[in-house]
Amino acid sequence: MPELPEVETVRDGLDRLVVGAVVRDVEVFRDYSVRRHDGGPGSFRDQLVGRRLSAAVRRGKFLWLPLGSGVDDDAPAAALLAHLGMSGQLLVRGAGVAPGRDGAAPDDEWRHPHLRVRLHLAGAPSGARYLDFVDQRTFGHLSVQDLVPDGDTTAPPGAPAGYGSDLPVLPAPVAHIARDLLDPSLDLDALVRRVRRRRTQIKRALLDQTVVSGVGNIYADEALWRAQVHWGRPTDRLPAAQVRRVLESAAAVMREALAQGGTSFDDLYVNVNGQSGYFERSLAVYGRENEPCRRCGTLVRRDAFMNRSSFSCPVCQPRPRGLR
DNA sequence: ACCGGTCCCTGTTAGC
DNA sequence: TGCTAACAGGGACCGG
Repeated sequence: MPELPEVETVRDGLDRLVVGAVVRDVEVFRDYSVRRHDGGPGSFRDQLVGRRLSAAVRRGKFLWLPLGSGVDDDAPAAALLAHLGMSGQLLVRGAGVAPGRDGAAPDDEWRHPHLRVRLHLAGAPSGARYLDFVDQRTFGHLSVQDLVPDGDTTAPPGAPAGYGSDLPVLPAPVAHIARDLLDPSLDLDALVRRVRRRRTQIKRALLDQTVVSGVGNIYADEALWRAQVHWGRPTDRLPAAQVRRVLESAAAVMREALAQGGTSFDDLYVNVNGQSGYFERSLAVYGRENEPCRRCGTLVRRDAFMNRSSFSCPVCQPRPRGLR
């Protein structure tokens, strides 16, 4: 499932392989994959054709490609916005990197069964010809969005709105998304205070993208295990040092995952080259119900939480009073 | 303004 | 074997 490290891996690949290319055509194979776009798929195509993909920027799990005119270098006023949801991939074809059926040798013409949108490119330095949006479970989506000023008041004035950009502007639907834990402009002290002002459980706060972005269910569980904090601890009664430890643990585990190219369980996630990440083998608790805790050997426990699963060590992460 | 619950979507797997 | 139900889960949205 793409969380921050996986999306950053994709952003980096797009930066190297497709930035500089001009969009020549757009094919939308499934309308539902173009969402929250004014005017629908037809307008989506019209707003992309002839535009230059001028950068690759990320905040949390959102990714966008600011659109240049294709003629001059005026500051972009719009961007192609992508969210990968839980199974989205952006695959570059034509640069000899994206694999064919069943992971076979690179095949520039192959259409993945879950291909939802294809951008036809020209002029990419890498030789990329297509940018394919592939998404099995269709929680991911693409749109073209206006770029608006960043409303974040805790960052220095003029700070870049996302990783990979120099500009303090971002797509309108991302304006309410908080900075992520690997953002150099993040104010960690302000974030610790913000979390402690909430009246909720620590894991809910970690997963709330308007508080801090980029953390999903997997890295939330890993961070809480590292910090030895139970997911159900109330934020307003958690000491600042513990909140800080949770956040620093999340940043550390995501940095390590990024260094390994992201996490993959079942090839739903692949990077822009179509290769899986290798971080799964490093997970301490996520998906390890009834397996020994890597710290103390106690069997890892799974709880239903927010309509999903939470994995924790019953000994290293003692539950708060009043929670079953 | 904040908070928690529900729904969107599809392929795989577990269970009867 | 064939069907159904559960499951994976980020974020928009809505009601309190």
